[in-house]
Amino acid sequence: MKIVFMGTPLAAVPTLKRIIDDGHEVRGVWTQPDRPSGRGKRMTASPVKEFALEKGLEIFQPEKIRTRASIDLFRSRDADAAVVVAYGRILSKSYLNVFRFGCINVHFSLLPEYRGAAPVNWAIANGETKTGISTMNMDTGLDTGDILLQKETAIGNEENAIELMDRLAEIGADLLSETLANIDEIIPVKQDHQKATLAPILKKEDGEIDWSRSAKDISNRIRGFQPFPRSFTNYDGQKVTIWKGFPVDDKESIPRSFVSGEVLKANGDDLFVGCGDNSVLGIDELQLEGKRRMRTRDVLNGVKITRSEFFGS
RNA sequence: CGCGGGGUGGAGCAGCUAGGUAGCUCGUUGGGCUCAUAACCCAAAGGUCGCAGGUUCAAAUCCUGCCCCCGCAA
Repeated sequence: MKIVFMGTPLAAVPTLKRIIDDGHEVRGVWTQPDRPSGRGKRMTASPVKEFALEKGLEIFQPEKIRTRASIDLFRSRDADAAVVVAYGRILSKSYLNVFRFGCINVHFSLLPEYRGAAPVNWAIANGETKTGISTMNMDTGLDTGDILLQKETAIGNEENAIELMDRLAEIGADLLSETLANIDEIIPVKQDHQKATLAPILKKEDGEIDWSRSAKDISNRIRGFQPFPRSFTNYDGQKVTIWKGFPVDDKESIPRSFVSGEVLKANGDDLFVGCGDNSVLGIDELQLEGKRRMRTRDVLNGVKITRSEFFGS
């Protein structure tokens, strides 16, 4: 088939690669314009662009997508279908029916659950034990199109969003491959809109740890909010990112009553913080401002975090 | 030239402002204590103080250039 590919982040790359490997003809790659990014604000190309360059594909990075010129450009590629994986732009109606098979989206959840920009993060943050990939025919709504194929996968107990994203990217590539191969036979199924849930894009503020939540909840968010916005809190006037934590079951060495955010133990490998619901979060890995990420023991060797100090607030 | 923090034995840090014997908390190795221990006690090994140059009788510490890591902002 002749395919126009639209995608931006690393998670979209495996699908593009698979399209090429399957022998489809890529009639152009749409990706977000280069942006000044990182320390020093250098112009940075998206992962999809880097990959497309390697493969010598034609790249298009329109700043505005709803213009006549952009739409004409899209139309001129004369493809059979557009494959969209985390492109980062809403495609207006005028894009959807240009090609014979329309726009096929690879979405990182089992629709209609977790519609939106951050399905992987929210699935983990909410403590889900499974998620998956859906391919669908895009319509004008937000991830509301008719479903083509779906594939489920279990979420590991300690799996974080970065790891899950990697896995889903591969599963998504497979599922898209299967979808294209059987596009003529697949019967699109309408979503049950009653069961829809939303996974809105994450903002910096979402990462601020609310210590009145339960330890289980907080540890899920720690796993889910990676690589962005991460889970962070305040300690002694500086920002501390928590990379890995767990609900503490054995509370023997811990005071019977405590306040949310209170440091209950800071010794050896143990850094325990009081949370809501009388639960306790154990921190395995954290990162202080200006420092690299490290294990609790290493932090405690150099920084004197002591019992009854506070995290947050 | 976006703003800022940092590179010191294997790990995490102090020391740098007012240059002059390399310190702390761990880890490692050996010994001791103990029914036993990841606990406790004693001892030992281990450092080109990011790299290069400069100032000085003397530089981890002052000056210059470079490399690397991290936070903010995007």
